[in-house]
Amino acid sequence: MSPTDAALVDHPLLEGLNDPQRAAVTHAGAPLLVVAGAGSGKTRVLTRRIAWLINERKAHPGSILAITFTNKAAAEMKERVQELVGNRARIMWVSTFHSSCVRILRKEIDRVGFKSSFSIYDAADSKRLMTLVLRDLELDPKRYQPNAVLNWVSDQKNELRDPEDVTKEARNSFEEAYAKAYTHYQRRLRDANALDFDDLIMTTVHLLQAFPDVRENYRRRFRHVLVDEYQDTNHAQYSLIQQLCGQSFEQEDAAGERVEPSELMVVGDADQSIYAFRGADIRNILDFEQDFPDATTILLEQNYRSTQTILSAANAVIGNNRSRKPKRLWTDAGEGARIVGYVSDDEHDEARFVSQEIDTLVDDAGVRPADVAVFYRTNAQSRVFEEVFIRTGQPYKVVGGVRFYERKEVRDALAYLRVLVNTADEISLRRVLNTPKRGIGDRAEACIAALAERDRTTFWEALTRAAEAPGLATRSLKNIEAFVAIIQELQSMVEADERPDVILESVLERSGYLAELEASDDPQDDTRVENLAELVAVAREFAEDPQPGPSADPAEVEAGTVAVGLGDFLERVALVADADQIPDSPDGDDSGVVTLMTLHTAKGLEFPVVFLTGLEDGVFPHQRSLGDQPELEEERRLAYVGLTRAQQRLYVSRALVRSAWGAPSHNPASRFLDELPVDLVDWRRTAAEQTRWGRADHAGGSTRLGAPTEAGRRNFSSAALRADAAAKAKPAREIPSLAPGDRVLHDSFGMGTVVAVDGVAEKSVASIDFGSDGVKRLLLRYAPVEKL
DNA sequence: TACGCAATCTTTTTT
DNA sequence: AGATTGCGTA
Repeated sequence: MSPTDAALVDHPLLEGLNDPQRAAVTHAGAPLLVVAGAGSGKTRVLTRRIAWLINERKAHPGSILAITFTNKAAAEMKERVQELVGNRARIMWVSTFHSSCVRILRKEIDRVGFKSSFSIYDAADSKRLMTLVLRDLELDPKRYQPNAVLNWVSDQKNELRDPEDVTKEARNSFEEAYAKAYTHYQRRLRDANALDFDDLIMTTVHLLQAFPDVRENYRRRFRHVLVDEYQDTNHAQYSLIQQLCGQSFEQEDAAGERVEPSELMVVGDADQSIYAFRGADIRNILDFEQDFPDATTILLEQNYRSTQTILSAANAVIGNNRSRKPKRLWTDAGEGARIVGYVSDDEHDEARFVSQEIDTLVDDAGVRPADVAVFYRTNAQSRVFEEVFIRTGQPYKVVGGVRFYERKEVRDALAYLRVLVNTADEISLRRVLNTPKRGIGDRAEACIAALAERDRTTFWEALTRAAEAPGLATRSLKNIEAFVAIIQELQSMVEADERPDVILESVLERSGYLAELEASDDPQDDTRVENLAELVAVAREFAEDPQPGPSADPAEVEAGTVAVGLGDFLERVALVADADQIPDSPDGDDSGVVTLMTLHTAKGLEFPVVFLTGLEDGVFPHQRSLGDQPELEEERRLAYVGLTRAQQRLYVSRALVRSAWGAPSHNPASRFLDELPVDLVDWRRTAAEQTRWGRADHAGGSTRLGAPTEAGRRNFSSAALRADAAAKAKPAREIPSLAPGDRVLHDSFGMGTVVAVDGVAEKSVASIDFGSDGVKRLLLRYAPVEKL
């Protein structure tokens, strides 16, 4: 089927597509890789292709599996396909990897010894569990920190290595300890009838591998598999796709019959791979043609999003990555405005600039606040922007960060609900046992844990038989019995299939949680009450408007009997992503809201106006990447993602001084700024024009670089500026090699002692204690320090 | 058992 | 700087 075929040119599903896009939509047969540059219309290609499969190739909608990165993207794709082919598209599976796996697991997981009501543990639950495990194993908490072990465990799971594999391969006592922790962690997850995020994928793959009949069932069902953001898949996800499609596997079904491989299309852009840190393997996309020998590749290089100026900037930056296939985006949209650059005194000044610029754009350029996004490298950087926006009354929305579902009170409430569905969930159970305070202390908890251990039962079982626990105080026993009674009473509501919102309200009421908050005079607790009210509202909306969830059973959707039980609600809540909360309908109520988010969250989005902030070496690229080429390249891809989000206007900014960990640090310009072609950037303010400040008012006291007052903005001479000048005057200035304990002399801070040194060569950063001036983090390349 | 203070760590990025 | 955790005391 040639894309230039005259009969096809007029086909409505191909209308407005360029040649490669058409080829991708109509391609049939061999596995297809679509290399889709930023803004090249890949979502359009995906939706049109699905519609094409259904309308033209008569594929049954139920035979289509499309994997996206977020639930929001999934919902949008589904909606768009529905617009094209009508309601029967409803029964397609369009969801994230995690949601798809949950959907499969809820049906099949009993085969591997879990109950279908399993809990899904998020990062915080996992951390708590791992802390318990490490304590049980009596591992030195200094050397074995829960997060470090968990990261390692996550890596193993992403590589599909189970505890046995890892134990066998352990080469030293360190790895043995990790393997042991992994083993125990998995055992306790199983005891709790719980899976963590990575388990969702790994367990599904193992299940498909171990049970051919299950595998064949899904393989026969999904005749078309489409994967978006393929560059961000990890090994486990890669295996899942292979299991589901039967591609590149010489496998036979249970009856010895060959099942035709499903049609596979993956869409991705290696330049936008930004998740290597969580196991994404860029080789999945680079080696696609080798993995699938008869694969076809289609390149989409025409960009429909940005101005040529923005694209040229992005191309220039990404061009500095060495391990990369050449690709150049182009557009016929015209040059557009120049990029605006700004060097600020500090992060407050930077935020003020952004805020003022938004005002100007809104007043003079017909821009709506909703057209504007502010990006930063780390979540913590959102704070200053929030402060300024609150002060100026600019409505904003922070996407991600301290998420709603991570608030303590919300987690407490959800923990109650999880216990009701799955009493084996020990982490949740112990969380709520004495929340609110009901006189069940550590002592009592330990007695119950011992009883559970002794009788090899669950913690919950032990609680119900607390009378048998040795050494338990009568008072504690009474309190425990009261707690058990409340839980059982609430459980009967679940059994009676009460609505999630009704159950939640009862939980808050009967547990005394709400009463405790309302009695408190801590003003923070008022917001907590509001957040809980919000959670009840979410539950109510869920119960009343049964939109099929990401893992709802399509058959039920079709029958109009979408499940809205408590378990379904919990699942929906467990799998929401940051990006799912991005304000949609910018034409509606949200039109006045500026969006703030990390660069990672920004992937896949676009905005007419983008502010890329914190462009400083050590911030972006992040400190931890500075000494490492592959990591630095990932940071550069992140920069590329950020730049290519902008449609019309792009701003880049940095701060000369930024406070981190309470101490101010001077950061040099991000190398990514140097990589922007000079003629594309209109510098509104440069380092040379900076306000000068110095040590004049610092005598004796501790230094606070807050927002300088107008008066205070004069007659200072910046240590940073002088350092910069010094670096320029003598670029080959020797970098002092320092070690913790060394005494140094700093031009303005005086004598200090080196506390720590990070990074190598010209990237090395020293933390130096200057006594009353505090501990400073200084980039040795610039800092005027002398070793004594 | 509960509360208050000090020590400690935090900051990559996320499903 | 801010939050969380651990310790000691009431």
